[in-house]
Amino acid sequence: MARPSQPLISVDALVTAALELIDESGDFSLPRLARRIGVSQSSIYNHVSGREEILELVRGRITRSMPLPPPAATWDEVLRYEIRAYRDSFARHPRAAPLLVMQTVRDADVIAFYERLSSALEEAGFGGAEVASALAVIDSFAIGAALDLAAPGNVWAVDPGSGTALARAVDDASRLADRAGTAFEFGLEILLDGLRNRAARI
Amino acid sequence: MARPSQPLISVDALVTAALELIDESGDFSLPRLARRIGVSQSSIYNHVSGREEILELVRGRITRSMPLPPPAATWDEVLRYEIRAYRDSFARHPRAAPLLVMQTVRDADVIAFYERLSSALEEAGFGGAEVASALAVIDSFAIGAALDLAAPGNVWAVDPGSGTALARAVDDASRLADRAGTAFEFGLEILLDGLRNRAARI
DNA sequence: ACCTGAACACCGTTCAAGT
DNA sequence: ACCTGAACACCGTTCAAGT
Repeated sequence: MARPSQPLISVDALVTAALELIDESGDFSLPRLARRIGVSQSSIYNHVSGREEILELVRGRITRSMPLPPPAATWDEVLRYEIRAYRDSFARHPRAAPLLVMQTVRDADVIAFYERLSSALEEAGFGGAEVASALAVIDSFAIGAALDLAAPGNVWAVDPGSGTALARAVDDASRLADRAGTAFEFGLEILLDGLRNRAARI
Repeated sequence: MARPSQPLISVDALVTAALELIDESGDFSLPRLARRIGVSQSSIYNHVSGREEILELVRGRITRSMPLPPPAATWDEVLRYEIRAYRDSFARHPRAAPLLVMQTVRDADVIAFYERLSSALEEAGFGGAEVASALAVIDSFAIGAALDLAAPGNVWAVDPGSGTALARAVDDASRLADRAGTAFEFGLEILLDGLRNRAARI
């Protein structure tokens, strides 16, 4: 074929196809991506530096259009709002979360999200290193909540009728309509409560 | 060669070699594993069902010999002790953490760890579904802390001198002797504080 | 029972050749 | 500038053939 007068690939189409593959199968590969767009594998490299950049663009797509907190919100309301919005974004594409863990965040919108968290934490009175610590905790929680959504049906290979505390917990939780959502809201309030307590002691 | 009178491979040696490869390079593959033991790639399947089982055995090896909390400890002391022991185990092999996320926990010792957490949470007065929620939060935090140890030098691609709250936090944290450890202890106390507050309201 | 080598169906990335 | 096909150096798993 050689060069067409109109490009066959756009970065946007690439990201859309990658996200579709991730939603369907939990992963994507360049051969399958190329097949879906109807193009040769190697031509992808004319638009993107490789797999890692595609993943980073997927991160951007997922978190795009996160709503901003209302301007009058207090620092803890800002945190609740932002963390929930972040988690909601990943709830729409849970299987993307595991792929994005351990990759440096480059997407400007996601950086802006962490910047808003940092500002709220400074407003709470936390000093620089504490802001970083709090950020790490929030990040763990947010990533964990996203991973939780993509988790295998049973996180633990535990015997249902074994009468242990873990079996009881797993069993009771399985009867909830939205197990992961319930756990997220429970954890969010605990986290905010702990942060408020700590801020009050500064 | 065919079958030797003494087996060339033991599961223990397999796990040791896999963990060495992970510590050195952040990952392992069956070809490299076989090369390290001096054996053919396919013979590994005589001892183990595949890559996933090896990873689960690595999880067991890492968390083996986690110390038990003192018998007289209160429920929150138990949680602090256990979560710290879990995190310390992964601190010795940080690069293993990303590989174990999203894989069902089958190792009996790790199941026992979560059982001890569940018991402590029941003792605190939490009901079944709440125990599961608290467990999910603790799990997120513990996994996040382990991932944090393996994280790339910069989690966020942020401009150092940009004067933003995020840049300040990253900068201040980079001056700490043990950034990840500081964040872990900060988060652990916040988490326990939040759980205590919640338990008191039951 | 336990090893080997060959085979299979995958990966991500590079590069010369085309227009 | 943008596409193609071939090539390279990897993966995990299976299986017939050996002793």
